Amino acid sequence: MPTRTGARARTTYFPRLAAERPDIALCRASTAVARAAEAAAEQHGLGVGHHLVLKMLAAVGPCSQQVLSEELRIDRSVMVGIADELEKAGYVRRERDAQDRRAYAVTITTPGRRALTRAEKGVPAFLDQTFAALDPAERDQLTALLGKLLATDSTATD
Amino acid sequence: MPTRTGARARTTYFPRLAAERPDIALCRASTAVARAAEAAAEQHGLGVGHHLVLKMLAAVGPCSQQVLSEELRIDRSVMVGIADELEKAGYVRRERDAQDRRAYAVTITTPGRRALTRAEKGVPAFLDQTFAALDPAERDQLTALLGKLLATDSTATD
DNA sequence: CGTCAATTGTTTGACAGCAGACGATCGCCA
DNA sequence: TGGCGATCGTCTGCTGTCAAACAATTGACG
Repeated sequence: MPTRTGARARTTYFPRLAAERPDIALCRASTAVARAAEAAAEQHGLGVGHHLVLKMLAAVGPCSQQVLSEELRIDRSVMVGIADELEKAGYVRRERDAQDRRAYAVTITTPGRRALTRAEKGVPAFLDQTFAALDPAERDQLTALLGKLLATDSTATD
Repeated sequence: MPTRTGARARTTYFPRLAAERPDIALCRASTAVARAAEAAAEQHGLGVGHHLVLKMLAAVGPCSQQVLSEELRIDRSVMVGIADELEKAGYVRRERDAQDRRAYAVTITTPGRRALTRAEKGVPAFLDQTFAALDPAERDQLTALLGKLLATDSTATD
């Protein structure tokens, strides 16, 4: 026992803490998950934010950056960079909205749809690996609980 | 209804996304929770990290910064600052470990215990408010699920 | 028509977090 | 004894995020 003498009692304090402070557990879990997600996403050349923007555009049609920000819970300032990069990659078009010339109408392009399809392909494997500790029923439970939590989160100030 | 014309159809896309991507739901929920926790914690002059360090010291006795880092999932670099501030506030003592002069033996002081007691007092109210969307049973479910997730997280590389 | 608050997209500055490198120290081994 | 890899605490630089300020535009109201 050269390294790690008895002093390093592997305190195992954390489980106790996690049980007592769901907020801490939530944050710690999310950082690990977020890191894994970003790594998995960038294998396709898209960050998580880019992926989500494409996904939402494909699902609901052209949007302003503002709507994208609010729905995806991504800051407006950050959305600027994401839109810039997506446009530069040719995955979206940015045109001024005719009805409201302040806003852009961000539209997904055909290459964008292809990139989205490619990125989506990796998602199930990533989820299976990241949530391997939970069986399908538990995963559904977690999703439902988080959904409840988010439905009343502080961003819903209106 | 001057503002918010009909064009803002309140897409309500997010719930669908959250149901499909538990990783995103986790991250979004955690940022909201983390912000609230930090705000609540700093009412007592302690950040969340400071609070956790005091809590762990009170629970398991003197520790090295390394052990504190690992158990609390706080980076070593960040722990330096936390320990500095706690020491300056008189809440912990930092002495060199006699057995291993590289490491500190961080010990909580009596003022530190008082500060901890004060900070702990606010926790139940904060949790009740932050997890108001969940009844006690659901809160326990969430805690259990997160515990499972964290037990096998990537930091457990050993 | 002119004014004014509100909204959209953007830029800027501040700040937290992390990776990497460093000196000091430890344990091990020749 | 001396050397060598590993560990602890620290510092530095980078990245990503957020708050605040800004110009352009809109809609409402006098």
